[in-house]
Amino acid sequence: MKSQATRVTLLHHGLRALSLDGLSGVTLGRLAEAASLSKSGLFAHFRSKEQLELALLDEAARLARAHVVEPAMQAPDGLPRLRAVVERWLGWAPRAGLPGGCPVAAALFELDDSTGRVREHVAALECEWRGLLRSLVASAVAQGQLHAETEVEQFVWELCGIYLSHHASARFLRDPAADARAHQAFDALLRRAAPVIRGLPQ
Amino acid sequence: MKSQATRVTLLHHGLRALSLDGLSGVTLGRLAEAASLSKSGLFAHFRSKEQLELALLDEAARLARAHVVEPAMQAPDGLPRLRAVVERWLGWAPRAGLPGGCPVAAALFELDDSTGRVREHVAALECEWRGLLRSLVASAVAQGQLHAETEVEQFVWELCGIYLSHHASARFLRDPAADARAHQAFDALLRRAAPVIRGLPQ
DNA sequence: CAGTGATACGACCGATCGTGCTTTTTTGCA
DNA sequence: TGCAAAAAAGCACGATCGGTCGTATCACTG
Repeated sequence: MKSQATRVTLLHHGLRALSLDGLSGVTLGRLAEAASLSKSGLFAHFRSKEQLELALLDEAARLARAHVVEPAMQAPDGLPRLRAVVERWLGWAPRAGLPGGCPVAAALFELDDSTGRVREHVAALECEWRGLLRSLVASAVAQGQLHAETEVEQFVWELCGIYLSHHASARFLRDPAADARAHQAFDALLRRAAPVIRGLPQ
Repeated sequence: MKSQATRVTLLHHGLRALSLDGLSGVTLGRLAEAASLSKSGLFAHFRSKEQLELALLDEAARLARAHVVEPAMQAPDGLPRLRAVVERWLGWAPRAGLPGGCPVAAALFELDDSTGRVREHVAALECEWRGLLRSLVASAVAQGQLHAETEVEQFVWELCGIYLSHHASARFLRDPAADARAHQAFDALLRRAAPVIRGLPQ
């Protein structure tokens, strides 16, 4: 099973390139060179550029699950778990060993007007991720840690905005305050959804 | 001044490509063909790919000013003007005749790990834009339409998150509720910064 | 009307793109 | 240890990339 090891190497270097340069930056020639392989040797593993891209996206998702979701799942269900996921979600890519940004976030803006399997795959990953966030928020609502009228979908939508703004300000603008801004925004979002105390409206 | 007309044509087609496929999607060959020009004829206008990209970014900024800022400036200074700008900012690209998304937003995620003049130019445009937003928010604060302790920078940061989330959900996910979500998020942001009534704290 | 500089052309450069083939090397097992 | 199968290399393809060349044509000015 030497093949498996090579595949791992390819995915590793491919993910680095994907993180740094986006999907259009992943090139068979460069990836082959980075992995010390010939282009045709690479082709033995992925029958096409498209299949390589799909595999890289899956690998990115796997990394995210391992570095964001799974460790956060040890927090108690409900609000603590939501907080834990958000905490690890923001800026997860560098912490997962990637030299660049979140490949999926970049793909959202790179493929917004494209068509084909790759776009659909990114869409599926994104929907799956938002579904996870929805379930976390819904749990916090169910446990009374967020108030019952919380609009879960809207909450998740705004949370994604915080993530994207954090990505832009941390990675592109290199604002050292990015983390603090994101936390402050998330806290405000939580406060809006805080359970009602003593029946105080709004 | 035939040259000027050709340049306008080039910028027009280039901006279409930029909006659809991002910076890496703008290609000298394709642009020349779209503008019914030879590659070398194109080179008479832009001495390099980089200069073309810079010119395209400037043109995008010009378009944004014309379609977003200038018309909104007719609204009264302060909160109404801020609202007018945000109203026209969200989804401005299609309304400005672009077939794709906002080129600057896409560039934020495409160039986050790059270097060079193009990246710096995008950064300058983005900083300029955020400066405009800051001044709008500050005006609303100065007029007492937002409360005095409003953290202007944080406000703008979260507003950018709303814009990015709107871009992702409207353009990539094609969620028809994107506009409504963005408006709801913006309203919540405004409510958080609403002037204090009757000395009610928080 | 002549002349000059801007504008655009077609051909072409080396490099690289994604993708096929065929051959060689390596691997894992009988 | 020998051998089939798998893995990688080698080579080549058509297309396209950004870019340069010399040349022709156009518009404007004197």
